[in-house]
Amino acid sequence: MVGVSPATVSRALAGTGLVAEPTLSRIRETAAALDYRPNVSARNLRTQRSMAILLVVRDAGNPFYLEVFKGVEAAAREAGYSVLMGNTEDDPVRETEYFAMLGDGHADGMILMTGKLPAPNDTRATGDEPVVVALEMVEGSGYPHVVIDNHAAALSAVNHLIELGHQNIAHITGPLPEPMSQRRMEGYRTAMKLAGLAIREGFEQRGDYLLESGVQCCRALLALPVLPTAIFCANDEMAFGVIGELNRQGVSVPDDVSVVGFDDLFLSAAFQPPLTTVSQPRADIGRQAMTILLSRLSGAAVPDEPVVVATQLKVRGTTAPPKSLTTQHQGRHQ
Amino acid sequence: MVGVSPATVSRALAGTGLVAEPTLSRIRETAAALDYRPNVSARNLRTQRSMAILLVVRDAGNPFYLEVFKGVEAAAREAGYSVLMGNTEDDPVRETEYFAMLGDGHADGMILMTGKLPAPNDTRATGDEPVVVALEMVEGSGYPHVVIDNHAAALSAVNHLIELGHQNIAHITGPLPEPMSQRRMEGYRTAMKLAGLAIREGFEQRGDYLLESGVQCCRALLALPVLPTAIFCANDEMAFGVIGELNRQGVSVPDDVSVVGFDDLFLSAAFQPPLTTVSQPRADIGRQAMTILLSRLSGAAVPDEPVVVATQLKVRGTTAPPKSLTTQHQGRHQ
DNA sequence: TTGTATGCGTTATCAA
DNA sequence: TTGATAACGCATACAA
Repeated sequence: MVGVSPATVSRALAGTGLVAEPTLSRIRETAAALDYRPNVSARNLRTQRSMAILLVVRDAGNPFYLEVFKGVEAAAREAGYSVLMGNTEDDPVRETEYFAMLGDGHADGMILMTGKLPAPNDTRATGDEPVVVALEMVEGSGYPHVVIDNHAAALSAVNHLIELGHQNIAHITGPLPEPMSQRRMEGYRTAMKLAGLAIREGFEQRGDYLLESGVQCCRALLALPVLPTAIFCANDEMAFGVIGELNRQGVSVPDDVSVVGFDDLFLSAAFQPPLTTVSQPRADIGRQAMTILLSRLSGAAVPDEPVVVATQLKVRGTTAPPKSLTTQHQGRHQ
Repeated sequence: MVGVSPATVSRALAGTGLVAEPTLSRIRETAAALDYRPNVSARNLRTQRSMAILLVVRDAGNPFYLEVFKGVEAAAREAGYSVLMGNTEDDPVRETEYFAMLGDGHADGMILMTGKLPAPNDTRATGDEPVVVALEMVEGSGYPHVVIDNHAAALSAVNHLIELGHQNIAHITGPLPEPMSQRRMEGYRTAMKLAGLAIREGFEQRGDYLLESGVQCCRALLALPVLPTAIFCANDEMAFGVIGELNRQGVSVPDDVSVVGFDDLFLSAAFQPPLTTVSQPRADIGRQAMTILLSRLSGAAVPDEPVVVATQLKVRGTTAPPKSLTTQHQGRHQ
């Protein structure tokens, strides 16, 4: 040592302000010189905290989660936490595993972005763990939620199409038992109903958020007796599938058919034409979730109502008035 | 307890095979019943390992790294490791921070995907830390590397354009002091040289891997006296910028100008038209890096030559023969 | 095959 | 303002 007790060193380096000036700087200097850093495991054992949080997502390969991660990571860093990323691949076993990591000291808290809890039979989830759910809904769980208003967002997207003059508007849903897909579909239905528009047979196609299902649903739509002039997709990825298929079939976007997505993925604006879509403030969502988790960890109160963050409809190049309208319009003027 | 010493429990749960059968299952059962899990911090302190590795990337917002993460995570999980993701934002301070996390027990090893080491003056990097570098090159560092052959990949991309009949081929580079950008540029130059083609003034534009620089470089290219009929971009993101700008200027891809990218991003194949690009096996790269790191951690030998993983040119919709050729061709037949 | 005892490197309590 | 001391929960060397 430098002639001082370990306790004093600990206090000095922790910045408790309980160490007098001559010693303080001397300790700091020699710590820097020796490149000394307190051992994390020992500290964790002593303090009973790991200063790490777990971000559990459905599919780590989906860029969607990246921006959320960035928000989480930024807020975590500021508070001295590291972020462990967990990937469930929609596997309940994995979910249980990650949940268990809360109990064994791996992490102090968790941000859940999967819609499920571990199987109820062997669940460790009593509802009072330091868990925050982001974007998904774990019904009746008692955890704080950070959400977007999927219903309102879908409604505004469809309204945009209606305002452009579309009447035959189709919808490609997400996987359907899920609340998120359900809400978006209900938003679509509400918008149609409020506008007095009928949803024709086959205009609701069931997708699964993946590109290929966009392609399939688009084919089904094109086989219908009455074709839609606009398609609202429950996410961007399926919208890309739809647009690709439309192009292959010689249908022009947005001249023949308008397409709206949901998510505003990385590069969705760079698409040709740029995709009209609902943008979610993903980094904000991550940051909010982390902030709530931090309050929870510090023993403060957490909101018992879901925190709703605002979405924004980005009107870009894949939506236009329907052809019938533009034709009529041109007709009148010529 | 269940009438047995802590040591026996430890041995039983660790699966050392040193516990007799009647006791073994009894311990396991009661552990399961009590939902007991060994405390991670205590184990880490005792074993002097954290069973965590650190994946440090340049920009966690870039989907490019996601697939690498998946590969790393998969290999890590199999070996019982967790993955901590670090985000440097190209900030040397952060890089030093993450490097320090190796020393303080936060992580046992690190996979570096940034091209730099911490500033040499206060570096902890002596060259024998458990570090594996992936895709980037840290020259003279002594760390094992997992790389792709950027030179050969760029060469094959440009050769593809040459085989299509292009002669005026431009290149948009990455940020230029960096080895990766350098190699790709050299691949471009080699291909041109081998084909006896001249690189015209202004045909090498300097980008920075971001979308906007693709747009800017494209404008510069369009202002040239002789226009290129093909553009090889050092990554997909810039290629998207280029294609967008070409479209805005009324230049058709691939009819007027062919574009080739590099990376094969998520959804690059879903682009309209689908992007011709160099595909890197990102998950494999992550897995390889992690595998090497695991050998290193277990004391085994690591390759002292860079491990090269193969890339693949994905020929899709943004490349075609140059207009002059197709016109001549049509001319002959008409 | 099992139990006993020690120490991993901190932080926190208490006393000085 | 600082020092001595105990304890965090486990894994292991050694003894039984």
